[in-house]
Amino acid sequence: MSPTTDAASHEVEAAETEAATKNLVFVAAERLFALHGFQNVSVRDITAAAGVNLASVNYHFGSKDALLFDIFKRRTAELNRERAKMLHEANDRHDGNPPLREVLAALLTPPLRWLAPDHERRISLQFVIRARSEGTDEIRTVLKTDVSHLRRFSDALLRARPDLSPEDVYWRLHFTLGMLHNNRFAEFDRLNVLSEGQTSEADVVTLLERMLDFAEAGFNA
Amino acid sequence: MSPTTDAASHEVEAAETEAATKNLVFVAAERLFALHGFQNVSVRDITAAAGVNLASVNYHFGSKDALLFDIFKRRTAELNRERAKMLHEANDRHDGNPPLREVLAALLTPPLRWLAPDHERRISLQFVIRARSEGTDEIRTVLKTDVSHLRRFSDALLRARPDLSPEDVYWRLHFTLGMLHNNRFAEFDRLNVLSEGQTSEADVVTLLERMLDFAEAGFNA
DNA sequence: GCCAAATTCGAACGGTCGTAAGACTTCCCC
DNA sequence: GGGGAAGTCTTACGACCGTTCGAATTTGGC
Repeated sequence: MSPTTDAASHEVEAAETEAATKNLVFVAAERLFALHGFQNVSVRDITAAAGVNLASVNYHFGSKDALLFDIFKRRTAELNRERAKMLHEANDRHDGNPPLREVLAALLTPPLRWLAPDHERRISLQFVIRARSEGTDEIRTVLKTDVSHLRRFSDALLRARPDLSPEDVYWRLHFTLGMLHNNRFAEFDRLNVLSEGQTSEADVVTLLERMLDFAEAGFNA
Repeated sequence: MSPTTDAASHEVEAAETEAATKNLVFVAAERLFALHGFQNVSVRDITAAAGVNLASVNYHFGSKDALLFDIFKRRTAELNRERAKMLHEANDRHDGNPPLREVLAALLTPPLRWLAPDHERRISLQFVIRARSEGTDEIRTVLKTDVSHLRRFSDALLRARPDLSPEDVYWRLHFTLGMLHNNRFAEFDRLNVLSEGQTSEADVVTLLERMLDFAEAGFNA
């Protein structure tokens, strides 16, 4: 019945499409969670927006909570992968001791890239930021427990500025992430206002450089 | 029936206690909202914790939403009053042109003071931070509309650093507030961990100075 | 073209929610 | 001390929630 059923008849596409319904639910839920928050979006909202049956969420994901956690895990992994890649490249360029600004760039560039108006991950970044603070206890536990990703950055920052104490690095890294995570919807709107209605890629690049200037100076204080 | 009924028989206390039940609801709701979020706390949770009747919320505040907005308005006004007072004093000390660090201190010191472990407004700060991002549409509208308070600070910052463009000041102020608003519960916990279980007043002072160092350097970039 | 597995569907269950209505009690002023 | 306002209480309404179940349908291998 679905308009894409005929195209999905190729069995080789299974790895990508992998249950069209499951993907429709995933995408619709991510969007609605990002726009309105986890508690303000019902399973009925999600399935209605996705154009699928009400029971699909529980059939494919187990529960509403598990769906949220699934989206969060995937998007966080994607984001951290891009960050690790940039950090790795910076390490390669500088014999394992990249300068401060390049470490910070590896941390901030991927999420800022996602923020670009035509980027397909724009809504995903808003979802991740929102899920970080409004998510379930399970998400909060993961955020507190799994700090291995952040440790790579704090190590690199400590190598770039060996005169700083680990406590200094920890807090300044925390401040830098605060600058980033505060970019909620109201701020996206302000980005739009500043650009007179249309946020361009250039604006995002400018914002990234503003953040890098501020954070780099903060670390060098 | 209430244990405080006999003491409340003095009519002169009315200005302070002003309907004991209303106050019990206010305090209990603020605490529960701060700890668990607006959507995760029901009217029944609030009235049970306050030891009052279920209908008290709607009788004294009109609705659950109005209760949240009431708490938010009062606490925000208190916070902004303390900030304005510090900024005013800094103006007096420096003939209307206080140095950058004193302006930033007027912005950050009040909330950091509230963060002290034995401060009676500790839970209020957590409430305000949470309500800012998880609150109702009405709260978000007020945050976007009523920027008069922030404008006083951006003006003072612009006077302290006249070489910066208004856009620079706007974004760097935004970054500074991000550093502050990111102090959610997970970070309070980390504060405790760093202090081996007991956050002292000194830790809060140290944190304030860390933030001031970072933000001041960021503005001077 | 058939059978079993996978998926989708309609419907409903048990629960919790915010809010309101009405009876009842307490308080205060004349 | 009587009466009216203010506050408290019980109760329940109507709506929405996440989840489940069994039937209907589709899919994929032989």
